[in-house]
Amino acid sequence: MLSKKTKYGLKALTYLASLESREPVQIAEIAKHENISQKFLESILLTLRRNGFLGSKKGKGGGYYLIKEPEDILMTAVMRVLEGPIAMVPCVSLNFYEKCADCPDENKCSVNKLMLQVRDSALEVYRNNTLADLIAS
Amino acid sequence: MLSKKTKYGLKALTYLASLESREPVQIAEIAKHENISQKFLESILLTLRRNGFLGSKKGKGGGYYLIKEPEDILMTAVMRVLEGPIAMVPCVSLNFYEKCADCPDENKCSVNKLMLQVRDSALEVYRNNTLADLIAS
DNA sequence: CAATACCCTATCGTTTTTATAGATTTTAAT
DNA sequence: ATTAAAATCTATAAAAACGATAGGGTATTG
Repeated sequence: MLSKKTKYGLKALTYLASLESREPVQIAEIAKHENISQKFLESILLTLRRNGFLGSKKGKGGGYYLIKEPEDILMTAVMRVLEGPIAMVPCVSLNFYEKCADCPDENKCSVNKLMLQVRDSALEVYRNNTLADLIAS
Repeated sequence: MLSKKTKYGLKALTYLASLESREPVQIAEIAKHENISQKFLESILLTLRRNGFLGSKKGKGGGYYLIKEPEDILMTAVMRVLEGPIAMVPCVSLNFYEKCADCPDENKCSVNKLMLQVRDSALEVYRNNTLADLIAS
């Protein structure tokens, strides 16, 4: 299951990207427009800022804004930051690899063999989608 | 993340398929060979039996055995029974569809658009793999 | 009778989600 | 320059859902 954190983060990014201006947008406005709990969204936007997707401006007239062009924001990066590893099992993860404790030989493991294919197919999707692609109706 | 239920279920099925005979195999033997907690495996084998993948024989000399040929066991079916929906979001699920409460229009939803592609790519992998494919070294 | 599968329930731990409270920074207005 | 409002940031933790495990009883077969 996709976590709500990821779902809300994607929606927030999409909303910001859909606006013509790159002026700061208040959290309250994003939360209201996308039907998200404001406080929860607050922490999500923070991690997106910390990971270089968003900039923020404090004080009156402040808010969050995209720091890169939607065309340059790859879903692989967004998903890894919000959802974590793309692989369903650590033993097939590129960025978060871990050996299975129970498995004596990965090359002979049926789970490994299947999940490797699933990872590759998911990666191809994420690599072929930028934030801009998700907006185009 | 792949649940351990699914992981163990797949390993158990693989082990049974790898044996030449289709005689009943005791839970204890499967658990030991695959490093799985016997009690946990018990409940997993039960759901595999209830869903038509395994047969069981009670009493002395009893155990579980494959009810179909490995070539006829599709990963789509196995994954749906063990892991649940293949889609990461209910609004793109074929077998477990549910409308999002917060989303006014699915066709304009960026999450929907992305997860639809992910679902299709995963489905293609599962449709192209039978239990027999996972055994072939 | 003994071995084994089946079934029901309770518990523990982790993750996810939401909620609360307050501190800090920045801006705009006076 | 000062003040007050607006907004971000930080920290904590309660609530809920889920995963994994364990215990013990019942039924069936050889």
